[in-house]
Amino acid sequence: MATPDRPGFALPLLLLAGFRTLVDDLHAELARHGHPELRPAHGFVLQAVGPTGTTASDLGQRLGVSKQAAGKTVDRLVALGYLERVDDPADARRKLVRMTARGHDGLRRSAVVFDALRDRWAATLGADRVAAIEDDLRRMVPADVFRLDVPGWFGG
Amino acid sequence: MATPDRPGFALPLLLLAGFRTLVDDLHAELARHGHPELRPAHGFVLQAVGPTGTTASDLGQRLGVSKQAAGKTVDRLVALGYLERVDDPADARRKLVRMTARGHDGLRRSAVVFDALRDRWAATLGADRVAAIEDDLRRMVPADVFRLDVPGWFGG
DNA sequence: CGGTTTGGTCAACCACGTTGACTATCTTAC
DNA sequence: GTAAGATAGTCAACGTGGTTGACCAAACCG
Repeated sequence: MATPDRPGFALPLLLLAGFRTLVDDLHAELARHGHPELRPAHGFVLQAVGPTGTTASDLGQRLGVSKQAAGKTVDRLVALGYLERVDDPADARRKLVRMTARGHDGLRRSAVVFDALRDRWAATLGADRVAAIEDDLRRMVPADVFRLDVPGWFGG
Repeated sequence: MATPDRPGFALPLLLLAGFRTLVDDLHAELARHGHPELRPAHGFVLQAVGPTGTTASDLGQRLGVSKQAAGKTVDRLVALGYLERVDDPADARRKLVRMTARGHDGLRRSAVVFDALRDRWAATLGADRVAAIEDDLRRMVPADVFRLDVPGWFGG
């Protein structure tokens, strides 16, 4: 039961604060290693693009936003040098979105930092507690909120 | 240790997904009970205004945003009928921001729904696991990310 | 009284999202 | 083989939630 000393609103607040803490730490670290312009949303996009590349429409579907929104975000990441657009020789309508070398570097560094941050949490809380949080959250979030099996999540 | 089957990036993703799940459920429920226009950010603002009211500048400090941003959000909530601005008789510069009856209703319902959602999590995961998640997150988030002791957090 | 701090607002801008409209291309069906 | 429909991308207008800088009026303080 939620009680006055365990009010229900604290749970979402703490989940958000935990997320923000990890992401803020990530970007502080990325800024120190050559990626000061990378914003939180960009990591998700780079992950969703993946090592093989994709299209703006597909990207929108993976991220759960419109193709226009995905296209605009790609524009920004192209301007920053993380992505590039190339014509699809098999379909003149499509423009493949691919990661540049810089994009790969950012993604690889993000993965390294996230692993290190998780290790830090495990050192403080215990590896079992961190794993328990992950398992519990996986049980409570519906599958469609975030697909973790998107191609590219494990690539770097 | 973060491993290939426990990659570090999953933790922030799951924390965010957990937050979004709770907040999406809250707003689906609020929409069904007379508050369809209430957006996720609005709950935070109403909480920060609190039962006694405050000013735009103070609101900005509590929420960690500029006074201009706080002022604009207050504008929207005034337009929606959740807040009202009244002159401070003791200081002609200040304009007190206060909750309307509708604002109080929205905040009260939010608290009820969040309590119910937390109960649902406790029913699935066990009350001890939910409490453990809260305690663990409290240990990992720096105090300045979110102040939970802001006046009004427990008011309805 | 004059200088500084504080509260609020206006304006311009940015990031990120939306919907609607439109073109170009590919696919399908007849 | 062509007409009809689906799909990829873009443009424009707009909403929301943030930022800085400038500015005025009121309050505070030496």
